[in-house]
Amino acid sequence: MSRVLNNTCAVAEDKRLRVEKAASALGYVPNPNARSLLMKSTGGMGMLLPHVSGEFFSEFLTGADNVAKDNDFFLLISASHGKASEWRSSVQSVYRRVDGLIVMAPQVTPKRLNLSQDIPTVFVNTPVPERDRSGVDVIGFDNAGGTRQAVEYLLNLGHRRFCYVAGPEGAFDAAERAKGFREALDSAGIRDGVILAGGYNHEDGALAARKILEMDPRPTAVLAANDYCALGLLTELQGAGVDVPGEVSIIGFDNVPSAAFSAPGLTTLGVPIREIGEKAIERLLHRIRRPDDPVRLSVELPVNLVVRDTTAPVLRQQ
Amino acid sequence: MSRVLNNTCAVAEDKRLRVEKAASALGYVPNPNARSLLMKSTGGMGMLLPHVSGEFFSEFLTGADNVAKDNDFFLLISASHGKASEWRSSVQSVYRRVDGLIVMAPQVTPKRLNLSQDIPTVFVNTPVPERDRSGVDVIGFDNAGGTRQAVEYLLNLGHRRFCYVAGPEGAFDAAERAKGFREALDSAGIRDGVILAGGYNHEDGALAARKILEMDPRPTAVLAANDYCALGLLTELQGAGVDVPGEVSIIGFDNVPSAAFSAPGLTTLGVPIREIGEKAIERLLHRIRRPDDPVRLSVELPVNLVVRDTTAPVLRQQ
DNA sequence: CTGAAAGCGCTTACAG
DNA sequence: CTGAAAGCGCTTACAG
Repeated sequence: MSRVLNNTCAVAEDKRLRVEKAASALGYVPNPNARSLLMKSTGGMGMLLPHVSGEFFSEFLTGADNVAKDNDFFLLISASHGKASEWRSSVQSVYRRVDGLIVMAPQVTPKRLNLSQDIPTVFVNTPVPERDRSGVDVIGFDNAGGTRQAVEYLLNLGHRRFCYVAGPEGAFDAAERAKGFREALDSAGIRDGVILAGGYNHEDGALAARKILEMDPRPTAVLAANDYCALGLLTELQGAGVDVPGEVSIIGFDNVPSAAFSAPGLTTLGVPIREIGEKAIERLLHRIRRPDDPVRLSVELPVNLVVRDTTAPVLRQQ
Repeated sequence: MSRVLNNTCAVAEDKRLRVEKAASALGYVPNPNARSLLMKSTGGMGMLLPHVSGEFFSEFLTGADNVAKDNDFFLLISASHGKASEWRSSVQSVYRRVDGLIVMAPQVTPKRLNLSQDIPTVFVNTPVPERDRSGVDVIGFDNAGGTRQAVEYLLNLGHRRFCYVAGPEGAFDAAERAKGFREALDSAGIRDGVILAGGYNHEDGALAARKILEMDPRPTAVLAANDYCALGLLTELQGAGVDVPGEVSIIGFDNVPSAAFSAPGLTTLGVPIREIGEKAIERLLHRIRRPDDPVRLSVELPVNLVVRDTTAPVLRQQ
């Protein structure tokens, strides 16, 4: 019976038919647990994410799910919420249930990253320390370079008074983006760039906007740690009667779908989120299928400025 | 060894310690497949969704993941993309891997809904035919009533020329929302309400906006099938120089997080998405833990109008 | 309190 | 081409 259902070796035609008929009549589906126990493979991949809210993750998941489904893999998703304690239990809970792991953990400190080496793992947007890279694939994108690019663009538009609304504390990607901001200003010889506490949600941007409204002189260019933050900022500023981009230019980060549909459209740094989801799964698939391929991936994807309508030249500089 | 790790019966203290020490030294984690094979339970729940993109799903997943994690259940997620063919394979692929199923399938035709009755299932926002309801929990929300409410609100503001931008073809929730629109206009004796083809994404709203711009006379009130559609509509209309809400009022559906941060803020129908995710998992948990409880849930959650700034009274009626 | 055995549902050599 | 057996890693009665 196993032989006909799995098409694993020659079976007499009449028996094959009888088995097939019986199977479909009973609605027989092989128990995947029994199968994995024997075959040492589960047909699943685990995704360990800091959380699952917002368009960044839904895009990432969409890309991942598409490729996984095409290859008949299921996705086991676990949000660690960034806490190191939950992190460990998340890893453990998926351990033998999947054939490989996608890990996105921007908030986990490198030394805590003690995964068992015996399961293929691809890290996405995670700070993987050099000594842990040997057995592992790493996909990142150029966080610092992105912000640097945005600052340079604004400098060319004549901006000189900059403000940066930072991402959440402890997230490595947020830190890199802030670093890019500082570096770019430094090279331009600008010493009074302001960095404000922020976060990755609309509310964080709105809060920062209040502070910006009180600043005197006000910055003419504001960069935000991500798009949601930029969008919250934009709305709050507009609500206070500020003209964007007339008085203030704004640039976000990620190029989330909503960014194209704000009014005005948000200028932002484009990260190919969905493609990253696809690539991560494709890579993991390869690792699972060819466990002895010694090659490891370590890429940093470029980030590209997407110019829309929240940015404009500074005409008169006070 | 099994006895000490599972704390299943009394064991001599010295042996217990020796086992525990060895287990942690080796980093031993029991194989969940072997365990489920025997125990007939997996510690997982499956989520069958039409897709995973956008804030509606990310909110739903966030609610679900929170409760699942708190109860040490893992989530197996599968997006069927609405196609009936993929639907069947999705159901089958999770079949024995999880202890219960959350199913959201607004696009699946009722007759196709042939789930095996032997796994606890809670349906969310899915048209479950009466005869299939016996073994199953159903959580819905008042799609038609929501739109009706919105139309009545606009009528009170003096609007008489209405337009509805519909959701995707074949989705029952979209159909219900459109029905609410028609019903409300009928009761008000308004016969010239326009229904435009649309969808659940920004782009669909933007496309519909083009058509609205060509209409003469133009509607003063536009309802959209969901928030993304409304937001796309809003932006496109604004881009064409239309004053919202000065010339046109807009109402969305869902009250997705972004809706509060458009400019102007989107008036919409509030669906407690995250709470629905939590409730669905809680209910499934109950079903899994008490398999012989004969009670079945069948609720329709209310939808509440959230008034923000895309709606205003009609001052002069042509 | 604790060995040894049976069995969960499958697949895969092993003999015919 | 096809039975019958072994074994994947666990848990749980069953005897002591």
